[in-house]
Amino acid sequence: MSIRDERKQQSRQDLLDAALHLSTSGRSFSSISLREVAREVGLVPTAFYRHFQDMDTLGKELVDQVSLHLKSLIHQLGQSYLQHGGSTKTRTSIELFVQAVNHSPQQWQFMIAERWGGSETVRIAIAREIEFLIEDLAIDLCKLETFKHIKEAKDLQVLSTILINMSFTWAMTWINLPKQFPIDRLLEQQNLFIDNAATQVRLLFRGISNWEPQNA
Amino acid sequence: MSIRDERKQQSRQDLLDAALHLSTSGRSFSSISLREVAREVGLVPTAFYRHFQDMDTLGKELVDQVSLHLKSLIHQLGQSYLQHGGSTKTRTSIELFVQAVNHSPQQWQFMIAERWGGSETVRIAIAREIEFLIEDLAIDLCKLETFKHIKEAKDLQVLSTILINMSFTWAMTWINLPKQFPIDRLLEQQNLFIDNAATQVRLLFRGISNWEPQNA
DNA sequence: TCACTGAGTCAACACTTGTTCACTAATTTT
DNA sequence: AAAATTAGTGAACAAGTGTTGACTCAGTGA
Repeated sequence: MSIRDERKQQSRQDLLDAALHLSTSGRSFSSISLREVAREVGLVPTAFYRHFQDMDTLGKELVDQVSLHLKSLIHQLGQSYLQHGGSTKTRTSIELFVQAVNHSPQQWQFMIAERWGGSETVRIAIAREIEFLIEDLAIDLCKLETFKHIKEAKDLQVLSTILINMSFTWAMTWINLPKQFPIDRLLEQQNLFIDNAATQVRLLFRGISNWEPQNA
Repeated sequence: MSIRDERKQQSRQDLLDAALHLSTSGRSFSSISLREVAREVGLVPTAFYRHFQDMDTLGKELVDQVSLHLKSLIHQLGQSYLQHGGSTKTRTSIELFVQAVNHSPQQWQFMIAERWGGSETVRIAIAREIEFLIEDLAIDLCKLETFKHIKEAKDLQVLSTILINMSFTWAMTWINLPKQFPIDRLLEQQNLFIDNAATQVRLLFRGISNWEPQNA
């Protein structure tokens, strides 16, 4: 790649990063302006147009990047679960999950907040990506011993849907804990939350193991 | 109440309604302006200040009203379930739920979208109200036969949390169906969704009935 | 009846926004 | 070495924003 293309790619990525950063600092994507994003990376507003047609186009691209990141993260999570032969304690799994959230909080926050956010383009793009995420997870779940007795692919799809949706709520709740409690009560509250989430998973998996296929 | 106070109350409510309407027409609360809200009800921008200090104050008030509405709606839902002696089919329950969502889609949409939205004031207010919602539902659940064997109040709280969070996702998915599918495929997709949600509930309740209290 | 309160109006302000156009100057291509 | 390409600049635009202050005049209370 030529020097010029390299620099262009850099600026382009800077713009995407700035947009992600701005829309996860207590504001929403639809309320940040083209000029703000350009200013954040030290560019003049007009330079923005050399990279994206408008903010919606930038948003669509951002969704793609974030989705790719989260997809690999979730897959990785499933692998490390599989690696321990599915004998992993429920609490440990949740701890692994919040660790993954801690690793890239902005990506989670963007995906979840903008799922029902103010930009239609972004909403549609996210809906699409979440469907893929659910499909991917369903495929991963297939390989687990725990779910071998489930024959209908549809039932696995349902389970995958629940897990994705619940994990989104968990991620957001987790990310908001530091903003909700003072530092001296944070650790206590974080432990409380992990217990809570673990109970939710246990409840769900107890339903799975007593599952009989087909319902009228 | 005097004629003057009555008219003031009317304008005030009009502003709240306009804000709710605008922030559920494909945009978000944080991206609508004070002037837009005033314009929508046929008032000059400066008149806004006779009723609210700023948009955040309006937002906080809106959360209060919407929460009150949803609270009674959810309670009503629980009552009609209790009335049928808990023998109601799962699918019927979901149908009752989507009916409730259809009754006031904007209130659901506002609450759910702005939960992780761009206004911190609104976010905090909603978080508070959701906690109350969860508590209230937990109290209602206590009275149901199905959960009589659960001793720990904490476990009921967890179940209530799951139900509220899942129902929020259902509501939003349901509301978005008409925008996602053409009219001739809508009914089919709606039925598919209800089946899906019903399966989720069955899965959850199968977990409940096989629940043993206390976990290390 | 009459002074007074206060919801709504009007004009003006300083500022931010998206988008245009002609430009510079460094890199590529010929 | 000359010509062509193209990120990034700078000035200017029409339009929208929140907020101010002084105003009107219908409804209120003495």
